[in-house]
Amino acid sequence: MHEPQLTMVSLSFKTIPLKKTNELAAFTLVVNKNFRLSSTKKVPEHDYIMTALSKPATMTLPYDWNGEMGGNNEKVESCLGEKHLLNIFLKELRQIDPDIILGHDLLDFGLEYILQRMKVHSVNGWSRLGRIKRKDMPRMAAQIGLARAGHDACNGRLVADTKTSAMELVKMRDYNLTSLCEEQIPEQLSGLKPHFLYACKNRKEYLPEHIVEAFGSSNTLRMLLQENINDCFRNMLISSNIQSLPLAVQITNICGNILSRTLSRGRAERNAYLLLHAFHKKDHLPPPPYKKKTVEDGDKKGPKFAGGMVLEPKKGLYTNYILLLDFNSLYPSIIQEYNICFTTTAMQAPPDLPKTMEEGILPFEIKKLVNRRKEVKKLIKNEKNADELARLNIRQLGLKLTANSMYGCLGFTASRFCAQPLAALVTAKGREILEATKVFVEKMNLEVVYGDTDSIMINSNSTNISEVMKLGNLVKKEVNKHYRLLEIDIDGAYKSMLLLKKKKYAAIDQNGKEEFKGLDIVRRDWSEIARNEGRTILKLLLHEQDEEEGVRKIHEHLEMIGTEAGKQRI
DNA sequence: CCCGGGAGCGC
DNA sequence: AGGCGCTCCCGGG
Repeated sequence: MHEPQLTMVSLSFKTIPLKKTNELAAFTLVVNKNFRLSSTKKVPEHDYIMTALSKPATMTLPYDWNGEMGGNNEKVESCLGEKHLLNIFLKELRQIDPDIILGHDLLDFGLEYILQRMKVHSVNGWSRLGRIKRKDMPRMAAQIGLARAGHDACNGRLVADTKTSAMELVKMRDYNLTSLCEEQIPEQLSGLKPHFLYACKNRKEYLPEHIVEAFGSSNTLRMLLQENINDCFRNMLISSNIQSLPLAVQITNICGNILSRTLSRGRAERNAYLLLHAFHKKDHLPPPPYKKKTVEDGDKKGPKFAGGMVLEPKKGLYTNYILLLDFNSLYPSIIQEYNICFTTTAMQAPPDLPKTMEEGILPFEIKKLVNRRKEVKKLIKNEKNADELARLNIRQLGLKLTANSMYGCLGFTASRFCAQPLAALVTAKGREILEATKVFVEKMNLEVVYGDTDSIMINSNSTNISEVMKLGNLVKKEVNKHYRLLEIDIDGAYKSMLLLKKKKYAAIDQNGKEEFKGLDIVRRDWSEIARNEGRTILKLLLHEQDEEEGVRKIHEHLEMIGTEAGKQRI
């Protein structure tokens, strides 16, 4: 299908404290008129940059400010005040007429903030933010972060928010722009100058007082504006690195929902669209919305049904190989294996397996997603072209994410297709399967040391990796005999492992890769030194095959730390 | 001392 | 604006 060329603008702005609020002080628009949503290109392109600056109410511009950025950057448009700046912003937007607005934290903050400032100044043309001429501003919530008026005002344009997208697609501690730059901008990218990439990756946070200070001289003001320009490029780099736009296109294509919603709203709505299409296609009425049994059921917080099973860990240090097996896509597979669906299963507690032989709509849809993914994976195997490969990978990911999110939405109270009895049935079968697998493996005279929801860890009592893999394949073959399409697979083998508690362990796998799960050292509520030292000690223990020697080395290291701390070197 | 509840993880 | 399970830690009684 021919894909249209779109106009994208990357937006970044700076504000200055003013009484109890902030006023808009400067903005930059980086414009790309040849943007394609599905493009997997990593190097951002742009046609031109536009920056505008206002004289804040409480400050003066530097006496020698000449509106020049120096170098080959464009001239800065200087405005008399915030209202003037806002009008220039709207004028530019009108000329550019972007299809896509890209930025960081636009959805929960940025757009709402700009709209708020326009309201303060009664800016007439505010509806130019979007593509519909409107008289009344959408009503804003008292609190920014809860409202959607800013986004609403941008009707007709896609809003791509690097914060929102990153929160969905990558696991990070913080999603502020500085952290995103650090973690989501690559070290190197052919086609980009290393020093520019380095500058983008290493963002300096401008606190409000720094912005105020920057207005003190032309040089510092230029630096501030340059950073604002760089923020635009940073968001372009982050966006193309996490591939949020091509993925959103794929997900929208898979679910048949609305693209702007894929970029802004939760997963439940996407799944609802997919299911509504499916029910319609089969000429079947969608199920009535799920009703809670009692009022208290709806109000009480906490779990509404039982989840996965966690096996009691056999705690200790293991220096033989621990075999790691897990079921592929356990919950989507259970839905298919047992034909669990709105159309086949009674909405009751305790839930009961369906008796009908007719395939339900939900398992049918999941099967389609899984099969389509298999097809794409086949294509990936034979594909040589890098661009096409990237495109197929995004497609494969979209299919996987959609299949895997079905269970979660069954349990979600606010979903149109909420069906907690079905979710409860899925997890019940999951617990049953894990328990049965444990019992079965133990009957093979093997020791199960741990397992969580869909995984099982087996003590191989061996230090020979090929023996271990052979054993793994045997277990896999035997377990899989019990199921029609449910499948367990070898996930790896831990060369050594320290198993402390449920969901807390450290290990080194057959390739030397370290895994730390749930321990204090992975938690952000512990100090950096505690995390680092904990890590060092675990590494000493896990890499040293002889336990006594490991313990001796740890004592030695702790002595050293104590001494250094005493000397106040740490 | 026992609780209930939140963080912040794991899956 | 997917789910629950499990430490931990804290404060109230």
